[in-house]
Amino acid sequence: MDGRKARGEKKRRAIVEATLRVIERDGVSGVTHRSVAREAGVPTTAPTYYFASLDDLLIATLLWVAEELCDDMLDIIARGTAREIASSLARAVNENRARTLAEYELYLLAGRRPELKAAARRWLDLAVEVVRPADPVAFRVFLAAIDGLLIQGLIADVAPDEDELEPIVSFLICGRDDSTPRTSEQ
Amino acid sequence: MDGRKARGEKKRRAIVEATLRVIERDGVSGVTHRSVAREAGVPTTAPTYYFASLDDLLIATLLWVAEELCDDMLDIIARGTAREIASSLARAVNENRARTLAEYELYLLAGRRPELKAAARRWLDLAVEVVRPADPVAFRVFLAAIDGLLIQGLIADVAPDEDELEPIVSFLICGRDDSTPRTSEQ
DNA sequence: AAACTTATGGAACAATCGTTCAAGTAGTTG
DNA sequence: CAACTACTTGAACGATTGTTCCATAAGTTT
Repeated sequence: MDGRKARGEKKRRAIVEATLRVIERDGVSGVTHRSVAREAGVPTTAPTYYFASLDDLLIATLLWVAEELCDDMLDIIARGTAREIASSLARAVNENRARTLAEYELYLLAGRRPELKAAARRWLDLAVEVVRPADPVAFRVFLAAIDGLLIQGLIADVAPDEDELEPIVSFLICGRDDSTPRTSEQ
Repeated sequence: MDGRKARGEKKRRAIVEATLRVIERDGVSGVTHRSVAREAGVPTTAPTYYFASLDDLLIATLLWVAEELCDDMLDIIARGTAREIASSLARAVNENRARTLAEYELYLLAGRRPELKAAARRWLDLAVEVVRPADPVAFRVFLAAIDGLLIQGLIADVAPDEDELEPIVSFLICGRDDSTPRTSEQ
């Protein structure tokens, strides 16, 4: 094994992580070779060495973020109680506000690059696969509402907290008569 | 009245409309004084004359889009049947895809400028005011789901059509037991 | 018509951009 | 140690950027 390549891969990932921090702070429009290099503490030409173009760097960042998003979302959606889901959503629009904003900016990036769509909506596909919803329509509403609550939480005057979101999530999970199970098993 | 100012206002609006077209075509990142001027058919310095900065131009565009969005959304939400709402959503992610994408990019802009939040979520506030929902939680889910369906429709492999969205909208309006009225009047 | 205000638009500035290049270091393999 | 490969890095290029400046045209008021 080549120790040089190992360090190279580490640096490559460091550059991607720095890119995400730049997006969190200044938005996608703030991403330049130089701003990323400065954030990562590497010379200006390092991003160009590891990525063919600025576009490739953004794409790599989106793919990485999408992967992390899947991990976070899935065990929450599949196994969480209403309160846990509400708490997680509240954190996304408060403590992790910058991160959530960055995720949606990258999300929209996929709207203009067909080849990125699959990565951007992977957590949606995975959610369906994991939960195996008894009522596909209700579950689709559930997933859509999560995106809507998050994006609306980002432009709220004061972002909603756990207590405000809990009844909404409850409604989504149980429906208004509590009669329909969310998954087909159990 | 000053005919010069009248023509000035007209030109100002033409520049804003050109900006929106640029965003639809190339995204917010494609907006520069020169690209907007070219699109509007005015000299390079015209946008600078009418707007203090590029930022101000984007803000003016967001405010204008937000206003139009209110008109479109409201009579659909307040008075439309499930099929009509589904049809409208389908149009937003198909024929009007570019426009919808532009709207969400501007939407996220508001996420980074507190002073723009009110404009970006104005249609949400208006919707609540117009519909006067009997069940506020259910209505909030309804509004969140609209945003979620649209944004997810933008990154779908093939955007959903009216027939695909109709049962989902139906579910949102009526609930799964059709027993809860959407508005308190009637 | 003179004085004044507003709109117009080309030229040009410094700054920043993405990217290329070439010279150099360091680690690996023969 | 020699040959090779991978990484490092500063300098620099041309292009584009936001914005300023200024001379001029057009419209309004006196």
